[in-house]
Amino acid sequence: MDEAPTSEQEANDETGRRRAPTIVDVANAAGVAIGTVSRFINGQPVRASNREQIEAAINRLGYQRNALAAAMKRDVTNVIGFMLPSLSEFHGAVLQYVSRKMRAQGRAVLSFFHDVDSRSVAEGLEFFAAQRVDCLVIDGLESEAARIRSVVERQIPVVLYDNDIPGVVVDRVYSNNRDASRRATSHLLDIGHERIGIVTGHTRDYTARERLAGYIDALKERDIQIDEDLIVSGQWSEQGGHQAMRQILALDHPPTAVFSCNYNMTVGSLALFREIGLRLPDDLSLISFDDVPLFRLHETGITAIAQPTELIADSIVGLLLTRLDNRTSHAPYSTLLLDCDIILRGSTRRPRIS
Amino acid sequence: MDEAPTSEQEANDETGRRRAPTIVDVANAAGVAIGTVSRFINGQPVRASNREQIEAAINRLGYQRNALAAAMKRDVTNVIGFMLPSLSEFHGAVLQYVSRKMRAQGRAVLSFFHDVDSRSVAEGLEFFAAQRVDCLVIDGLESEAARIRSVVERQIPVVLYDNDIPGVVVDRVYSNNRDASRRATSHLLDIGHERIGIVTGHTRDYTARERLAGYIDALKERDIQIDEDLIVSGQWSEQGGHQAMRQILALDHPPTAVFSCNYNMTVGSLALFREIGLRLPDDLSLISFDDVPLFRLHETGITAIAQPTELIADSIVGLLLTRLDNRTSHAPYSTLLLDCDIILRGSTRRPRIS
DNA sequence: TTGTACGCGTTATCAT
DNA sequence: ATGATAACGCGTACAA
Repeated sequence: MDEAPTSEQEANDETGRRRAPTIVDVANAAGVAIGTVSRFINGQPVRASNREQIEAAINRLGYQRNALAAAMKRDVTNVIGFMLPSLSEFHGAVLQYVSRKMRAQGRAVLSFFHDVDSRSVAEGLEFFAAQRVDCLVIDGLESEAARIRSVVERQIPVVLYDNDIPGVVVDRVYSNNRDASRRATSHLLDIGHERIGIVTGHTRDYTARERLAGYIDALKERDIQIDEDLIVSGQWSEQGGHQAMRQILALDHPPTAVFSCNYNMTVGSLALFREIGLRLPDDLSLISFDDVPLFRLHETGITAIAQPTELIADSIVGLLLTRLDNRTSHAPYSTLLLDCDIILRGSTRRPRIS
Repeated sequence: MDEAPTSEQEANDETGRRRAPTIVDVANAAGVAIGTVSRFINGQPVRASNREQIEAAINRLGYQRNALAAAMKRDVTNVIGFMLPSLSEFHGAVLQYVSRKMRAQGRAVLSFFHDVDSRSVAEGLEFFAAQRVDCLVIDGLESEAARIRSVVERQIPVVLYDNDIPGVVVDRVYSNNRDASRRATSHLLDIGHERIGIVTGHTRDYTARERLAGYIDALKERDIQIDEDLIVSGQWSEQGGHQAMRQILALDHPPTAVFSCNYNMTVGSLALFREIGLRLPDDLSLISFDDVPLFRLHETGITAIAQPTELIADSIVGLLLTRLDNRTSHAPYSTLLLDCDIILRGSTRRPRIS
């Protein structure tokens, strides 16, 4: 069964590294034209006898398609760029879902972690441009609107998620941060709380402003005066949340309940509670944005707002595929607002002294 | 300052999509040769006057380098493939670190989530081959040794991490699972426990076997008989951990301490404890592999083994860069075993009845 | 240092 | 259905 090495043997370059076989090699080995091999590879009909020859040659040579060459020719890479700040529970879930769903479509996801600064976002966009990604998913900085706009001008479909970038004409997928926050705050009001604090994120971020707006909505619905002392920024971070919560608890007239606007800040608050011996929900009611296993397994359980990560991913993929399969269409852009679930657990209870 | 549209204007194809400017366009606009532009882009010296012309032309045309064409020419994509099962806290951290460090080197990471089955691993390797990734990072299945070997034969550097695949000649980076598990178990013995249970992972996985081996090492060091009843698999999963722990607690002569071999299974156990009202550490001591915020903030705190994720990423990157910068060298392959920290918290205490 | 021309592997076009 | 051939954008000898 030994095949005598002929002209079709693998060539070695000067470094001793084997040159990968190409469709030309396959065509020669199979005794057919290059075009026939190309068409076989791309699933177009080929005469049965030729197909056998080609399949045999591919196996014998160990041929593997070069996606780069195909992409260059077709002007389509089947790669989508995904820019995000870090792999939190939320972003990780969305990235993974999007990645899996795209794979099922024969597409791949190239991810880029930006450092939440202008330079690294620019670097990421430049990188994606060089890689000729077909489209982009971005959780970006508002300050980068101009850069995103120049991407859009190049006819590259873009979907924004999580954080908004005003002034760019693209598709958007968000959790309904404002409504979820309103409902969460209303829950606290429903069970009898009247002074409610909030630990917010960076006000530069859309999500932070929306969550704060929802909190204010709920208070206004009941004609409750907004007390600025009860609104403290924790800068999205664990340490910031720790400090913000400390500041809120140190008020002359502290609240009986607090809404913490993300997971990290809640972790900071919980650490503080341990330090000072504050007990949930006896001493304070707490509700947090983002649901994680920690909250379910916490001794009392933390009431939390769960973002619909899989639905977000589905929506992102759906919007992108529509644009990609229909490049010429200028269908109107849409902004999807997806509802969150509020998971009631033990950290929210009616206040002791009402 | 208006530039009259000349031959250098952007061409539109039939779909109305602009063709991206190339170095040829830049060369024409700048009045220099193609080669000069290419050399400028790649940071080689160019006459000052030419450089100005080229920079101006690049800005005017909005030229962006085509990494695909360059990759095809150079046979180097500067993309590394990263194959992993899912985005757990551990894998997410490693992926993010590797990604950032590679970016600093001008390289990118293309990730692929396999479904822990043979078909999807094969699909991933095929995909990476088509994308011509320069090298591969894999947390793989042992069953896929043959496939990995054929990648190695193509001279593509591979680094294995987390889970071993015996019989392939590549670099490896692991936490010292066995020693960490031995030390964790020894800690329980030190504080007076004599009957210690273990909830293990899938025995098909290297990490599961190593962690079990460390547990056995510790018992043997003290001449304690291994009791098979105390060894139960939780299949790595939350539900499996729940069941395994239930089974262990239902023994006629249950242990006073349990070592849970990963995060998910520990979560399952904690859920069970809540259901049945078992209290840590009064009723049972618990130690877990993988340290996460949950364990720090748990009411009693969970003693845990922390894998050195950043060091793992550093090691992976270091090994890959060595191979990539030195393709011809056949330096011996290394297996790095990195020590874990054991973080003592409230879930481990000496047994009540000793 | 600069300009020219060829090749990388693939797809698409056009005749056959 | 197939075969021949021209691109795609870039890097790099080679000659100037």
